[in-house]
Amino acid sequence: MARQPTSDAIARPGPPTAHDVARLAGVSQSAVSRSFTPGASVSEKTREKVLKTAKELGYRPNLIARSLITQRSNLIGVAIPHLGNPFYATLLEALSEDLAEHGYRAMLFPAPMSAFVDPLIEEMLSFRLGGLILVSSSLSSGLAEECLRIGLPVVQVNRVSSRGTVSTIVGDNRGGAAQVAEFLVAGGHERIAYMAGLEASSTNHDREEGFTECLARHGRSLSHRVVANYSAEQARDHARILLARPDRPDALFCANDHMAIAVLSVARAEFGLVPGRDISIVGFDDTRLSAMPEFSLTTFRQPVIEMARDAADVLHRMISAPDAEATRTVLPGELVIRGSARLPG
Amino acid sequence: MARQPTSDAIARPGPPTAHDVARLAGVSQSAVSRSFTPGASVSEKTREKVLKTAKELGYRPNLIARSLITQRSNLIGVAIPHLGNPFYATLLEALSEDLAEHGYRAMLFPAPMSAFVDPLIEEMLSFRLGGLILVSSSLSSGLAEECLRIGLPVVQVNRVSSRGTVSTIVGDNRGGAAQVAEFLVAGGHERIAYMAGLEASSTNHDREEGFTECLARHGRSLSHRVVANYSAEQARDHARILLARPDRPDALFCANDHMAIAVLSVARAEFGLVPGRDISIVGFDDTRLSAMPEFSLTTFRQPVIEMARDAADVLHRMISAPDAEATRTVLPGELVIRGSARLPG
DNA sequence: CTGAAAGCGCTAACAA
DNA sequence: TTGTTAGCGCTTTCAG
Repeated sequence: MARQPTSDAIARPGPPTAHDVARLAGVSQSAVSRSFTPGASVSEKTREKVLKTAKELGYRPNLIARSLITQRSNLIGVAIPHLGNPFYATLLEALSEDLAEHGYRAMLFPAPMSAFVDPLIEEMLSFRLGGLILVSSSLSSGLAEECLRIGLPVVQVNRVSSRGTVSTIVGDNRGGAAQVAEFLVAGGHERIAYMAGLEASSTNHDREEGFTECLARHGRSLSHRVVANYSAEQARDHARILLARPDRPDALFCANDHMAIAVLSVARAEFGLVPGRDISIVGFDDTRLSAMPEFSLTTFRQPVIEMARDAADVLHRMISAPDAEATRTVLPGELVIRGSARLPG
Repeated sequence: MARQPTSDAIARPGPPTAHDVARLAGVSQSAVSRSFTPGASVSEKTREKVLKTAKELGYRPNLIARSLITQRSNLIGVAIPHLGNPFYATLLEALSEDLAEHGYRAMLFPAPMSAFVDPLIEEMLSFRLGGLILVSSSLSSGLAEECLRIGLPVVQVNRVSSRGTVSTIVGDNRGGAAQVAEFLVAGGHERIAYMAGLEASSTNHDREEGFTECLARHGRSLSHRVVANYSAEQARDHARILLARPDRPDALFCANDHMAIAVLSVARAEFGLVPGRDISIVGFDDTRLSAMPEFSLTTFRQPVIEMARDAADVLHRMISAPDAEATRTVLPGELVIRGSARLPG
């Protein structure tokens, strides 16, 4: 591997630096830097010469060094829960593509869905990231303030926090859940149950509240309520118990599709129930699976793709305009009626 | 940008630096650095003092600056295709967790499954990443050599390349496919078809070869062959055509579960076929979906979790021992017999 | 064990 | 338009 220590271009290990290019091109090192900076002041001749020798040497600007001086990287930390839930898988994919379009890169932080992700963020901060996207998780108010203080833009997706210092993008959890309730009541169901997600989450809170409040407006209330923490496993377990009861619900609204599909599967395979006839099951999200004929899940669609795009856009805006206000976006969704729940009328 | 040359602890923007801590703790900046370096030579007293004031100030070492000098980051670039395929979603999740265990972080690069990912990698290289994990994609030989030259460890998962300069982790594609062929022949099928994935991929190549060679040993050959490029959509389209044929196959081996499930769904929903009775469908991977009663897909299991762990381990080893040889790992799998294919005998 | 000093590769004033 | 000069925040010799 040892290179010949020739006259000028001596062999150091590692990739070539701007200095190497400068020497070989007979210009100053700053000329090299400028040649790689979009709006910089360089003559076309110089830039060409530089770019040419850069290519010869295989030179690429060191982004680490760049962000050390510019005090910000184009790295965006993305905290996202369990990718086994297709909603998150889709969101992450869209997110990383949208970020890439703005010139950012996603740094992945697998995060539990639970309330706070402070320890994670602590680590993120050491990277001097350009921004943070928190999917279904929140910062403690302390950390949120620290982010604000050091000027680190944060956007939360699919979760709202009480503090107003971070931007949020959410679906219409409350309204969507109300539409589901409306639909279920109109369908003439007798015993309407709710399967909760993570109780500490704002999504669950809003969906449950929207659901039960609408029920209440019809003079109805929940026949059963179980908590499955957005986990498919727990959803299955609860389904086995719930469906075995003599007074089992004839309608079950699950706080997300991931659980709804697990429940639906158990209902059919283990209890011989026909969804949409013997029992109505409704989810929330409208993931890829839900549309398959095997599940044909009635659900409230969240516009994942738009949520991702909005998140990337908002973050980009915050990064570009450092003292912009935090924004709150609520994206509308729609009730998608399929076969898993009895129709009204 | 000009800062106020105030007395001592002036208010600068941005996070505190090692200097700030040093001044406040009454030690040198190097002492601060050492206090944060695991095996460094500092007295317990100094370290304590430093750590204490560091906490007060909310100081965290700047990893960007660190990796500028150490010439390597703990960032691992992960190129991975479509997360809509649960196999990849699971792999990515496991991967990022395993990497985290070694102290690395995953930088996400959404990559097409197609043969080469050179342009992507080009960009990765500017980040001076610590290593690269390529899932289902390859480097051109030119780039592979450049990585080798600059000492960047690369491991490919679920794909092998002709060049021996990068480490690879794959499942037993050939052997697995042969087992499927064996199983299908024993099941007494008349017209056995193959749905190919991406033709340029080594996985497809190996699976197809293993499958047809085993068939040949039994004096059999493919009745049909279609190419769906590992895409669920294309799989559906092909299924519609294939199943409408008068000489439609009575057995179809799909190069992965993602396609197999799409086919199965079409067969049942649109052609009224009962998988396992009217037609046998077999996949490859054994994703989470395949085990659901709705699909009950017979398939060859690839040990995703182990693949991820191995990839992280191998990469870690390569990073720690810079001149280690590239390794090739073939992980065994197993035929998982469920209901979607007729049983022998 | 500790501090001073020299950079890592780059950008950003500042002069020329 | 250019080159020169300082650093960005840190690690790492090198003296002491």
